[in-house]
Formats: sequence, C-alpha cells, structure tokens
Amino acid sequence: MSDVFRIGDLARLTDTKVVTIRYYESIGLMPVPERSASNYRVYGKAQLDRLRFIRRCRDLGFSLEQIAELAALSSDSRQPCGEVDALTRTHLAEVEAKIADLNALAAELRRIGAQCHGSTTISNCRIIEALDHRP
Amino acid sequence: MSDVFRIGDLARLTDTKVVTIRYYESIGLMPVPERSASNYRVYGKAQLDRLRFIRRCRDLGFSLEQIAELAALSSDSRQPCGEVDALTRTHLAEVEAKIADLNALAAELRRIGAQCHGSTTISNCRIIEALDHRP
DNA sequence: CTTGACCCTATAGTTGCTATAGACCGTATA
DNA sequence: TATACGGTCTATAGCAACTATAGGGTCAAG
Repeated sequence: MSDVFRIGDLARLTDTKVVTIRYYESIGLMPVPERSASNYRVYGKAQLDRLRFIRRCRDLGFSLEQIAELAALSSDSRQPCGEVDALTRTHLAEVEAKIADLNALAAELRRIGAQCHGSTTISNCRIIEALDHRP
Repeated sequence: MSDVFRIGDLARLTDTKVVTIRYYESIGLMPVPERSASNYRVYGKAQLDRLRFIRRCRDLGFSLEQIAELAALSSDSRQPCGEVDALTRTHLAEVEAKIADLNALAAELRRIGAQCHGSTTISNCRIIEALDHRP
C-alpha cells in the first residue's frame, strides 16, 4: 500500500467516478493536486481521507455546500463544535420534512391506485379521473 | 368567467409561474397556443385543464416525462387503462423506496447527532469523528 | 509495435425550473 | 396627451450535482 494515488485509485477506493472527483476539484471542494511528469493528478493519503469524508457526507444527504462548511469546520480542531451540531440538526429537520411529504404523497398514490379495479379502458378509469381533479 | 385566458391568468389559476408555463410549452408538454394581434399567447378552457392536470401530477411527484405519458394515455379514452395503472404503481414504488432511504438516513443522523453532548470544540466532537469514518 | 487501460482538457447534456436583460403592449391616471 | 404601471414577448444564462462525449496523450504488457 503506497501512499501515492492516481485519480483512478481514489475513484476505486471511494466508489466515486473519476469525472466526479475532477468536478469536486473544479468547484473547490477537493484541493488542486500535484501533477506527475506526464501531467497526471497525484494524490496522497490526506486527499484520500478528504474524499472519503466528502462521500460519507454525501451518503448522509448533505449538499456539497454543507459539506464544504463541515470540512472547513472540521479542519480546525479548536473551532467550537456547536456549528457542526447545528448543521447536522438542520439537515435532519430537512430530511424529516421530506419524509413527511413523501408519506403524504405515497398515501395519495395508494388511494388513487386502489380505484382502478376492473376498469379496462381510460374512459372508465378512475386513476385518470383522480388525476384530473384536485382531491 | 370568460373562457379565454392569457398566460398570467393560467398562472394565477394553477399557481404556476408564467415562465414555467412557457417552459412547458418549449418542451412540448403544453401545446403551442394561438396568438393575439399583439402576439400574446391565448388559451382556452382545454389548455387550462391540461395545465391543471400537469400541476396535479407534479404535486404527486411524477416527472415531466411520466406526465407527458399520462397525458397522452388519458387523451385517448379507448386506450387500455393498464398502462396508467402501471405507471402509477411504478411511481409509488419509487416513492416508497425513497422513503425507506430517507428513514435510514434520518436514523443515522439522529445517532450521530446524539453523540455531541457536552463537547465544545472540534477536537473532541464526536460528530466529526462519525463523519470521518464509515459506520 | 500495437493493444488496452488509464489519463488529460473542454464542452454539452441532464431535470425542472428560475433569473435576467431589453423590448413591446395596453390601460388608467395627471 | 403624456406617462407610468403592469403585463407580455424573446433570448440567454444559471442552479445542483453530476454524466456523457469528443479527441487526444501516456504507459506497460504481449
């Protein structure tokens, strides 16, 4: 296990597409790496960790903007940790709101879907009727 | 109540932005309307209904592509209604999958968030630690 | 010495809009 | 009659978070 990586190594190790890593670099989320003689990007362990952090946060549904903030906060160990806590809480609230929305939506889709028993053509299909008029 | 509308009327009646209606037209989801002498778009009751249908489906989370399909199917009353049913079912399954994802995510955010009791700086904040390493 | 896997840049496409610029239309009021 | 206002028009660019494509350079193995 060397501690020098090329972009494809990082991609494999973090389950990220190569183009996505370059994209992260272009928006300033990943640092601009050194280049080899043949102009290949060269990364070290620190950048691998950075990318792992980013992907982990993505998996948790944070936006890239939130991740940039989290990364900035986490890099200074003397920063108060309240902001990280607040960011996490805010995000959780957003996720919970979205869950509530989707639950309401699923309920209505089930209600609508249940009405199509037996009918075989659009003319007597209750789904279309349900879609046509507000509940 | 006339049955002739301008784009702003449709916008008001369906809670849609004017630009959005033009966008729907540009992608072929709304029909190309007649024009007045002064080149204003002129709509009738049928187009109002079409837009209402679209917005109702959007509220239910269907993609514009799915809506185009639903609209095409619903316009021919002799079409078998099984496809509409299938589309609705597929969409419901997608929504349910997303709900499951978000629930798992919320659980983990709660778990992570609960670890930040008392700590005041990043150096001993468990949230960052939790974000740094896979669960 | 060529094949194949990898890397590079640059640009355009995706979804569902939203924002902006710059201009025209139509009516109500001063 | 002038002008201010609200509405409308076109065209273009921007948003998130990538993905896809074109057209090329690099490098080790067979």
